Amino acid sequence: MPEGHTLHRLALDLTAAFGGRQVAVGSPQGRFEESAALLNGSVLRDAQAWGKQLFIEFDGDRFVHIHLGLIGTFAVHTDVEEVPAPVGQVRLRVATATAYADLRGAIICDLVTAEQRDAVVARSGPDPLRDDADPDRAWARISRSQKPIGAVLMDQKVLAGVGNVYRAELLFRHRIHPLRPARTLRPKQWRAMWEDLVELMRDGVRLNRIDTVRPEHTPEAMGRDPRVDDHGGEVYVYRRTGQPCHVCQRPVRSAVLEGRNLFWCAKCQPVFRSRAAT
DNA sequence: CTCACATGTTAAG
DNA sequence: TTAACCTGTGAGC
Repeated sequence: MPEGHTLHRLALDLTAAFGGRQVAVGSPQGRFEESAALLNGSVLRDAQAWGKQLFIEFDGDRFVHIHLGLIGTFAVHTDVEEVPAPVGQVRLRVATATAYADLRGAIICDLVTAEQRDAVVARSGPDPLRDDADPDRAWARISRSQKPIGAVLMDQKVLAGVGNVYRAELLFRHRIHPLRPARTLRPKQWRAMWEDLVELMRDGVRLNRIDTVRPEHTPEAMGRDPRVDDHGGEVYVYRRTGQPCHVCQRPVRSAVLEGRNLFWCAKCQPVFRSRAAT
């Protein structure tokens, strides 16, 4: 489930399990073997996330840069009696006597310098999960973009950490059609969206899942079957094509934009018309 | 069981 | 535009 909240949660879990400790580092699968050998037995300082990028810092200003991509997983196991033999394609394993973490299927796993880490961070837009993030930096791009807001929200150079689920849900919560030109948004709208994202994504880190349905629209509040959709009723439109909108009951629509699926409600998220045209 | 598809991104063609 | 990453889930047989 790799949107920004997943990486921030991983950073916290990795730091809690291994921070300040000497760790064994290996690459059972082999593709990270040389770097793993250099790190093996070093002290792991901590782990940090910027958007969907994860960096694990080791002694000597050395960082492992990880990006999970679409199918990557990084499973942290703590308080184990014994560290088990790795199963399957484990690209990276970090372990102590009582904890281990296995990385599989990641698109990036590289040993990098502080400068290389900084360069990746510099390329990223503001991350709603970082306290020092500046939403005005994102607004500068959004307010000048000719592209649909649905495309701009997914651009990691504009905004770091938002993926397809947060995109779909944020636009629904703010009643904005995903194909509306980004530059037609008003500053106040963007401010509200940013504040909402900060809250939603913090919840995402805490719960390790994405929950976006407001209390007034929960199955209980709306008097509908709580098991209507396979996400347990926690999202409004993501992957709910054809199912009734939780607010207006009209079927959820979907389309492909820049190779990714869009989901929206045609009634709750009307197509934008400029004032000049009306 | 096999198959398609997915919360993502880069590099090759 | 396509392949790669090669996991994990759910649908269908």
